[in-house]
Amino acid sequence: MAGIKEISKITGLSLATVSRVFNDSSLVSPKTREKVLKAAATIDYQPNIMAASLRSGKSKIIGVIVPEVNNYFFSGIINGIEQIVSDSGYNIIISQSHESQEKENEALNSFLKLQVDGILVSVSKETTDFSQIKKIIKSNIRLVFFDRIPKLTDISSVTLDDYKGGFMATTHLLKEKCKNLIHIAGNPKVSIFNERQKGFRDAIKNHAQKVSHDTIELTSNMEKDSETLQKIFKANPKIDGIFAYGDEIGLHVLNLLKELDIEVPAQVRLIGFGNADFSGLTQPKISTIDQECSQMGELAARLLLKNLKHGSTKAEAKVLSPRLIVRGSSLSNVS
Amino acid sequence: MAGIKEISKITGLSLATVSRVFNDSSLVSPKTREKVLKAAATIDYQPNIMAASLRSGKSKIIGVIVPEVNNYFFSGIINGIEQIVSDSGYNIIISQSHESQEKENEALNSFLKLQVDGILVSVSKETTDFSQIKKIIKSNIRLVFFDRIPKLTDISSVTLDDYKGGFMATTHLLKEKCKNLIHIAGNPKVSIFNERQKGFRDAIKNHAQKVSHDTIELTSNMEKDSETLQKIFKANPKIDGIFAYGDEIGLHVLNLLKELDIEVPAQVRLIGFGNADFSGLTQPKISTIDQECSQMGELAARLLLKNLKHGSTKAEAKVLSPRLIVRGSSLSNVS
DNA sequence: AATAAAAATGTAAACGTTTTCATTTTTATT
DNA sequence: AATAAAAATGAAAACGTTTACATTTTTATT
Repeated sequence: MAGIKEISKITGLSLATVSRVFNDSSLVSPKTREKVLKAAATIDYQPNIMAASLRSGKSKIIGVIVPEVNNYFFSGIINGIEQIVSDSGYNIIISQSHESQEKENEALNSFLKLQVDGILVSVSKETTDFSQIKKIIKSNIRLVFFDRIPKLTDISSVTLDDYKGGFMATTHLLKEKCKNLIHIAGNPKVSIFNERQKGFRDAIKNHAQKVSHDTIELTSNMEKDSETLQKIFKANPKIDGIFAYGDEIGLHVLNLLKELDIEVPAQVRLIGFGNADFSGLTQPKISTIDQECSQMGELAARLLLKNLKHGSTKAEAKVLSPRLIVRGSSLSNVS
Repeated sequence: MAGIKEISKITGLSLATVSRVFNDSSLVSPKTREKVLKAAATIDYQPNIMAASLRSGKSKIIGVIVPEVNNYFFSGIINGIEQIVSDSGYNIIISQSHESQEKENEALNSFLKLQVDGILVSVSKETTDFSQIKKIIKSNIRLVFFDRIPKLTDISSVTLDDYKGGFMATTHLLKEKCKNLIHIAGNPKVSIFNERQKGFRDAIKNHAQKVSHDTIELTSNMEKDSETLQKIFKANPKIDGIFAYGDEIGLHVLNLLKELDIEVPAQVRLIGFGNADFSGLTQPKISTIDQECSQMGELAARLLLKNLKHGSTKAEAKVLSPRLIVRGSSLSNVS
């Protein structure tokens, strides 16, 4: 009852003009505009997006898919997206994939049913089948990827230069006089983790002096990992530098080293990746690579909005630079 | 073009029967049902929620408002909600209030425009004006509050017994032979924090022996807080137990105490509140009160779905019990 | 086999907007 | 003042479903 019809009745204007007040605007005289807005206020009018969307084919909804919402990085991205999108009249709806291909596809399906205009997605670690995504690309729904992108051509994306991040982290350890490095690697099937690992290797190759290095994977099972680390340190007691592919695993390692009575940073320098919220709260604080998550979200949102506005499908790939954050865990000459 | 009409054409059935296949079901024969589903599959049919919602008045969308998504507690709640809602055919859309009344109202407005069927909300710390919320309650949109609830009568809610939690935490410290307690309190205008404080006081009152106690507020400004703590410890060097109203501030205190060379738990026992993800990763690990966030989300979602299904507006308030988690930071006889 | 009851299907209007095209009103030009 | 051009408004169809009501088909009962 509190629709455009009601306003039309009150003001004596046609549905068309009333509707125009809430849209085009340019075609309606200031006087009538005011009249309509006043009437709208009195009946507390809320436009029905469903109806508008049905008719116009534009839902003004943007879907966002992240692996996990409870994560410093992704929630930072979401905040960035919100910031840009909020004053453009779009609504955003957030879904989590929980790193599952199935849930990711479910979310995409939901988005289709909801007739979203655009989608922002960071693909799950598990995703290997991109058929669903390809289908969407072919449709007239705009799609922009961020951080974790699929191996497809002609896609719009905003990513971090993970290779550079890995390179920077490793170079920092080398500067701190580490001679025996290990890298705790993430699943190499996930491109960002693979890039970090490449950065690690190349930084060592690039280094003037010879340094030993190794790459291992931990499981996040405390007991097993503790054993693994112990073995490695026994096999090579000289290890003095660790680059962990993420801050979570970095904290994990920090705790394991404490259990093994190995001092950080005195004996071993440690650096993580991601600048998670807790990384500045540990003892010692964990050095890390910042990903400028908010900026990534903003860029992705801007890219999508641009595509939405111009109706273009032009693929555009932006790459952000990481930033080294030096804290206690990686300093050789710490007080 | 890939709508119900298309299916109707392919199968030769009427729009009504086709529509019924995707809804009522009971009124359609197995044969035709199969025929329709097969046709739907061939054209990759996705029902248009907008159209359905417009006609039926049910959007099958549930709006969720939390203060912050990057928070162990609230993201746990969201997961709980997702779990329950996912297989009921509802879509959920998440908004953050960022602890701002304005953003909260914006989110509520968005929800109205989107014609959500129901809303789950944990009100922001700043919210004092409930007029918007009252308006929604009067509408036919179902509303269920969780954790942070407004001071209104006849509302459905799921909360934690924060009083009990405060009581438990304090009693635990007393059992660990603390004689001089302080409580680091949250803003008492927020009822949950106030309840925790009441629990603190009553636990001390209830205790057989006399114990000194005090309540202070920190600012999260490291330098200022460090000064405040130092002053307090100077004024009363006997302080041996601290109950922090949250784990974040608890970790903050833990770090400050380390700076002041006050050993935890040897000299001071510390307990937090919330069972944040990092609370089990610090050194020492922080004892805390668990809030069963996933369960809270599940209950809130169930309550909402029940109201949605039965069309009832019956207010129902559920109160969950907290759970004490004892870790290193609060044990007097730790090895 | 005739009839009643139940089950399945069909018809057509409705949901609240947007938008094309047509019409009216205003403004500018001569 | 007459006309053309521009600006503002209006009429009505359309978007893709759902659903009340009507109709047809099937099943059960006698």
